[in-house]
Amino acid sequence: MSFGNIKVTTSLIESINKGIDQWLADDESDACPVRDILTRVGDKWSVLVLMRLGRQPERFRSLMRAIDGISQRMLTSTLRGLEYDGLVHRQVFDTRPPSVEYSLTDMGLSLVGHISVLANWAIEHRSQIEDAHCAYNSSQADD
Amino acid sequence: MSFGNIKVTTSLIESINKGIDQWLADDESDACPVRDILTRVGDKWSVLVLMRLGRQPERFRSLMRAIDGISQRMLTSTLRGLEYDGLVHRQVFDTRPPSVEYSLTDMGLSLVGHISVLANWAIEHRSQIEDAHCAYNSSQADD
DNA sequence: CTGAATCCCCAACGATACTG
DNA sequence: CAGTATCGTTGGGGATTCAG
Repeated sequence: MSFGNIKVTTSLIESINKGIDQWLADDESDACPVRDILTRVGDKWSVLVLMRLGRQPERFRSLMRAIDGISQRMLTSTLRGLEYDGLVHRQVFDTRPPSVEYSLTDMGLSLVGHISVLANWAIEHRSQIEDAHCAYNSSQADD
Repeated sequence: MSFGNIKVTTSLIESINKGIDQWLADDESDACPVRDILTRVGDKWSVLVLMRLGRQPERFRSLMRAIDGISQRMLTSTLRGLEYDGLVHRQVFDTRPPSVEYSLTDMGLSLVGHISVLANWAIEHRSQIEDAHCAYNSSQADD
């Protein structure tokens, strides 16, 4: 079985999974990189910000205008989180009025690439997913 | 720049991103496959269930024992969601007591492959992310 | 064993107002 | 412009109970 340039085999997954569970389920220590990243990928605003910054560096107010529906508060905390993980770089220019430019780090750019792959997967499987929705609904209607 | 078998270039991202924003930000219609999938990937229980089922088909009670900390309620709704999207297949055996076996569909297996790639990315960048955390913390300490 | 239904809480988010 | 601080709401998820 092959999807794009990613070959998927049961044995591959086996080897990949070997040990992943413990990282994912590691409730005790908060130092679980897999959980952290997956959570960030699942975060609506983080992904939107990363995608924006994947185009070009951008300033706070500009990001706010570009990303529809985000509040000042959420944009701030989202950017803080991304900066915290080293995905986004924050550059302050000491001007009046102050201006701050956000940009992707190399690691951020790398992650955006992987997110894009996932996004493409979703788009490619869109119709299949919709079919599944219909199938599910009609199977429920039988009850 | 290259990561594993995924080549990441700005132009690639440009072309990939072309139009993704509208899919992501599509608040009006709920039919946004990208958001749906990313949300699912960001969901703690969904990923754990998918990883488990990536090994072998498994029954409800067995999954519950295997996935530490999940409640009956969440396992049920998680499985429903995965089934709804066509990622998981639900097979009912008409026995006494009833038994239900869950397994990955081909699409589910495919998604698990991509999630594994992302998980590996997180593991590979673990130290780099931790470094970023330290750098962030010490930069905050200056204030 | 596999669920559905109910209650309940709290953390996350939005809105608003204020500051350098 | 780029934030911080505070408050109010809400819905996601845990615990529990009931059902087939």
